[in-house]
Amino acid sequence: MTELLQKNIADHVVLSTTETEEFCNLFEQRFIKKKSFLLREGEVCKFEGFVVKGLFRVYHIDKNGFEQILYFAIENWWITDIDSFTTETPSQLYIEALEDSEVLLISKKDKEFAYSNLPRIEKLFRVMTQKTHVALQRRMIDNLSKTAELRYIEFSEKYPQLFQRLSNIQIAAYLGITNVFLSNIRKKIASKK
Amino acid sequence: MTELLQKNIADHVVLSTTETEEFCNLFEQRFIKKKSFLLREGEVCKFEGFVVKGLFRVYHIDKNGFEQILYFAIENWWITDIDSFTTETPSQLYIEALEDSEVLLISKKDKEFAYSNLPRIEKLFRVMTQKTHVALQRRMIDNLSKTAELRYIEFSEKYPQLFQRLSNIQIAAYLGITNVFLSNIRKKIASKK
DNA sequence: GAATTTTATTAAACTAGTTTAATGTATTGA
DNA sequence: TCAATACATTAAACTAGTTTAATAAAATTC
Repeated sequence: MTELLQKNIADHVVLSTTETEEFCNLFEQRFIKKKSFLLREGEVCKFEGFVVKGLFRVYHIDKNGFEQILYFAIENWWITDIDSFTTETPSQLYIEALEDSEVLLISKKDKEFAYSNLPRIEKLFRVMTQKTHVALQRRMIDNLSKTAELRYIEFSEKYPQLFQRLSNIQIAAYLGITNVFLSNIRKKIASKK
Repeated sequence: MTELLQKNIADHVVLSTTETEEFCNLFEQRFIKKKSFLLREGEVCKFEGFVVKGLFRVYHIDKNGFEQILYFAIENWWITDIDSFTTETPSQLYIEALEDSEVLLISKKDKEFAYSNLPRIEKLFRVMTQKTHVALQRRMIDNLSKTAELRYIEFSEKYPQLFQRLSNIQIAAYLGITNVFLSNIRKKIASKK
């Protein structure tokens, strides 16, 4: 049940078999149906999750009702609202399954337990947070410096697997443009070939 | 010399006096003149820094020669290229002093030493990275959902101290707009009052 | 399998932000 | 202290991206 999680951990830090097992035992398996929510705005995020199967989107709805997608998570990715989870304040985000999905969840209490009793777990999450942060910095620069057309092309090349599972509406919300404009971009690209 | 650093650490984690001292002793004091660089594109970032005095900007130059500012750092803020520092690969960023500045630097080797010998330092950097990441997530959402005018106003309200030390060119590069357009925004705001 | 909802496309008018270039004013530096 | 450089503003033509609305196709649901 936790094979994929174990492999994911091993990609970040070196843990003994016992440590890995003890940590993985803290997770609870959950099945989430397409269009169901793991988290809604206003709720405190009480978990950190690892996607075993399926696809999620983490997004915000602004005061004009537009959705901005912070990130997607497919198999082998982690999901949480790190802000709400760490500060125990109401979330401003939604986490929604875009496909029938399976996740492994760890509670705040069990994660604290791990931090105290399994010292290398602290390193695991430091390293993971660093990597996520680096990725977001790159995306920030891209959003500041590149046109939507280029961002679309690069997104399709960087995450081909994810790309073909997403509707254009979702991709547009991630790129920060309207789906109408994305349609224009797609037409333009198609006509070039 | 390290009073401000000690206070900053205490704001994030609980350390004993000895731990704090031992950690702070790993830092080296450096004075950086205005317009000098702590890091340039292509160099490997060999330090993590804490600003005691002055002002820095961390930015990227895209292939059209435009600068995107990732963040500013004044007194009591940390600076590094976390990507280059952790992976030991050439940086894509510049770190430049915008005022005569004083920083405390810790080398990669000494930071690794601290991680191994002062276990709570691992927590310190996990917590700090999390906070930085949350701030960047918020900025990402703002950039996707808000107009430049609103971002400008909110920036001035959120960081008034920093704001008045920056030229409009720097602010525009941070907001992701041209300084010409920023000038229009300023005119529009002024006429409203 | 018919009805409903969601998705993608197109068009046309619009707006936020860019580009280039000129001008005046502050700052900086030798 | 004077020349050079950096900064802020304005104008005008332009372009990237939005808005609204209509239509067709695809997917979902009962």
